[in-house]
Amino acid sequence: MNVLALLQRKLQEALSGLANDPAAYSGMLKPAQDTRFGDYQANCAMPLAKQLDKKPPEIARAIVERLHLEDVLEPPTIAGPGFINLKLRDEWLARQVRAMTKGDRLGVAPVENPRTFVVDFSSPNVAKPMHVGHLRSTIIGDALARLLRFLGHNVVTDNHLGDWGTQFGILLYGYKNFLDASAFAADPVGELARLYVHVRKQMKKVVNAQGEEEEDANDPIAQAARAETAKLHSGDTENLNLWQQFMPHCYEEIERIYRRLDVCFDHTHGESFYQPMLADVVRELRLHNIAQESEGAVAVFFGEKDSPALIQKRDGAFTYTTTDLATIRYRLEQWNPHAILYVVDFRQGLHFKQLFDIVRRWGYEKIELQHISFGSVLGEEGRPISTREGTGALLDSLLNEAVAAAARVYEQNQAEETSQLSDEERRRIHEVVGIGAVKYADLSQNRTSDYRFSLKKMLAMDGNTATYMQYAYARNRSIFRRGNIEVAAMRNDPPPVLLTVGEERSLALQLLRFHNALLVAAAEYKPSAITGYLWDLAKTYSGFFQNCPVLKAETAELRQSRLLLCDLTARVIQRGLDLLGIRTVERM
RNA sequence: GCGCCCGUAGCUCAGGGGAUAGAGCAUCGGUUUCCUAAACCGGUGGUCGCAGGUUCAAAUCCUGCCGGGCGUACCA
Repeated sequence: MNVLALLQRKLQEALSGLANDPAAYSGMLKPAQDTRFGDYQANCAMPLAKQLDKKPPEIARAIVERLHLEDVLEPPTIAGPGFINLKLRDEWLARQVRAMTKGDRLGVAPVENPRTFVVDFSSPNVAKPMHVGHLRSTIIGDALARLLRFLGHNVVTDNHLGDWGTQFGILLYGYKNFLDASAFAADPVGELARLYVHVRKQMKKVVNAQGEEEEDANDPIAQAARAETAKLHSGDTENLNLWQQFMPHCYEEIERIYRRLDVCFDHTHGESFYQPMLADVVRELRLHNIAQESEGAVAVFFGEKDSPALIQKRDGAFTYTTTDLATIRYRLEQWNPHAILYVVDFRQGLHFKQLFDIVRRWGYEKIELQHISFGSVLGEEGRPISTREGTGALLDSLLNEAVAAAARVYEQNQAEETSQLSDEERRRIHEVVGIGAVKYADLSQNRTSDYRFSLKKMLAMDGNTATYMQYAYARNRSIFRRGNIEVAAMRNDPPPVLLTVGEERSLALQLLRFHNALLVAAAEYKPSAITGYLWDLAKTYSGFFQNCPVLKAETAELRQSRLLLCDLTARVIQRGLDLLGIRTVERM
């Protein structure tokens, strides 16, 4: 049940005789900002009164008279300059919450018109170890895919690995010139990482016009690395063999991380997969005069003042624009999606703007292309973390630290509930709590803001964190253990819900908002809408837990009712966290 | 130069036309015969970068300025 949508629909009906464009005003119905005003508020009377040259309270009264929701709402009140304050009837609220227990969708109906989404996320350069910079794309993309799927859409996840670009030229150059063969035999992934960083460091830096350091394109090593890339792309046997030798180790490394993060993909078509299609793309774009030769390269031009996008370099190598174009065509042919979502750092905004522009000119007009951009990862001091240096801030060690921090908190906790657990169970709890903390720290932040990487903040386990939700969940489950409650029976035959005190009512109201929170998160592609909702829910539940005895409730009916509210809360928390890719534990 | 983004409490950030601007952390104080204190309750803390404008109503929209980040032809 989506309460907000119901109220807005009814408001729109009520407005149909009053306003010319009711839809423009029905959106002005929102959850109340202050609970003293009620549960929801409609702010449309003021602008409408202005338009009709009437007094706002008069219009508000007219709206209220036409709003036929007597079974849903208490009589609405009009306050201040013309706010219409709405409060749900307790009986109605109780019935709706009870209805949520049926099935496993928690009142969230699948969308009426399912769409097909391709979600392109994570996409690391596999030539180097995964870095905290890869975290955002990976977990935001995974969360969006989970959410869209739950809402009933068709979702294809595709990890567009960087397995064919310049970074492999660097590896090839490093392998040929600086290889430590015994190190490679012992730890191929580690040696490849070392080579990558080593070669990068050899390259000269120049100071540009803005006085900043940047890489010198004329540096001999940079040129040599580019030449290795070009040879690989043109089918050089030696380079191709080396590449094939490197790849399994690269896969192994990223797979290990994905297993730990509980992230998986339907497809892993890296850049190399599209390599055979690239020459065709360039040929076609030239044929249609979308691309032209320019300064020895092949480029697509935009406005006078805008810089072009290269689809083939002077040395013959293709660029990631070319690969992305081939990828779009492949995805269209393969899955015929309504939309492709690219979960990528905002710094690639221009690339996607150009890419989408080229796709339109190429003739693909219907497909929705979205750059789901997110702020870049900054270091503790606020400067962007360089992914090129390759040192420090490795994803793997971050996860280890998070799990260790969770273990420390756990060991300090003297709770009777957890004192008897086996080592294996404890390790599992540390892992779930630690990884959850890292994921949540990222997901709870507004996607579009820059992300200041703070180990302390990421490992925080109080406040608005996954741990807080997991803890609320674990305490909740403990009630059912201690009471020997059969949840299945209760879910099949839910008892009536009684709202006798404010804490019960607030909890019921918050539970009913789950559906809308998911829709907002999906509409804006913002997982933070889910974390915000869960934080409110868990806080509301904590108030309930504190003040409302469940097993020792005054009457059997009240006990049943509260058990139902508890069970529903646990299920919503668990499902909400699940949509974020975060797990729960039964005790902690 | 041009383009995109950001400036809100000591710190990290929500809110992006609506009532007295919110939260977490930090700080100060209180709560455990009671289903997990990884919890709860309360206090302190704000010229919403600055200046104009639009509006019944601006932190929110528009313009300009100041400060910061990022991008801008052969990295991805």
